[in-house]
Amino acid sequence: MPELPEVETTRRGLAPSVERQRVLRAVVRHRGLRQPVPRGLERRLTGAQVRTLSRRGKYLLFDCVLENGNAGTLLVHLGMSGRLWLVDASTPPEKHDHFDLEFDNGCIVRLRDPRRFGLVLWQAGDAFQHPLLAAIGPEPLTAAFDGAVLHRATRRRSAAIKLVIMDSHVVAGVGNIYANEALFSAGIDPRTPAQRVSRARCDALAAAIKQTLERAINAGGSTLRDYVGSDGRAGYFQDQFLVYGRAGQPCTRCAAIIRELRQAQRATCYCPVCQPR
DNA sequence: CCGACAACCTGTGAGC
DNA sequence: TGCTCACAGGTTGTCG
Repeated sequence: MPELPEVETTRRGLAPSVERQRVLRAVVRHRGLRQPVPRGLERRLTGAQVRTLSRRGKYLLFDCVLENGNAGTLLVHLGMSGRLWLVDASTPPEKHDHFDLEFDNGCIVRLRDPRRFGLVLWQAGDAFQHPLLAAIGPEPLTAAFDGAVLHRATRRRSAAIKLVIMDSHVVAGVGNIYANEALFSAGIDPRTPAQRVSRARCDALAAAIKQTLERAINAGGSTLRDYVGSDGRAGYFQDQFLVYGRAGQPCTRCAAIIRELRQAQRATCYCPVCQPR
């Protein structure tokens, strides 16, 4: 489900209800996520105060001060099918509701994740010490990512450019949908070997990644199947997809028929005219 | 170092 | 209606 814009939409929706609030209790109903939910997490979080809710790539970071005064971070990743949203105490948990964070203001943050590719982890002290965060590439919406950075990161990569921009070590948070959309906007064939993308085209691609992600965030993310934001509302960026899921339909720019192929077992959609080899 | 591929898991929709 | 198969927003680990 969630790529960076959906995670950011979730963060913005949750932040006002959790920042500076105290955790009454945490409930784990299923520890079997991509990695096991740490033993003792419930006890550790009881009485903790959330200072801020931030985001790194597709990770949500609940920056906490524990009851014993120690600082640490609750890391939540939504995987493919995860969703984090606000419920009240009268909402009974359903089959795939694996984790709750209950606050003293009556709000409950609930994680639902049918496929269980998500993560709920704890990192004491500095969150960025966590190996999953330490190795992650630059944030695409900051000055840490631009055409020069992308150009440098792609020089020794013979793999297709689409696969390389989806590599979280190169740039954080670009998933399948937005990789497809950004390559279309930049006019680059997704199969192009990354090292053959020129500096000028890396500039265009980095700009397209930023613009695509920003526009999706402004639209509240994309709603596919059942994704909804933290307030239960659907995003609407899916109505603005230019290539993703549009195979067989005419290109919005040139009316050529959008094509689909597979790269690393993922669907790639592109316009053969706007994204020439 | 790099790339290809399987693996983790459930739900859904298409086709028969 | 019901079965089987392919596929879905992500990431990691293994192997060559």
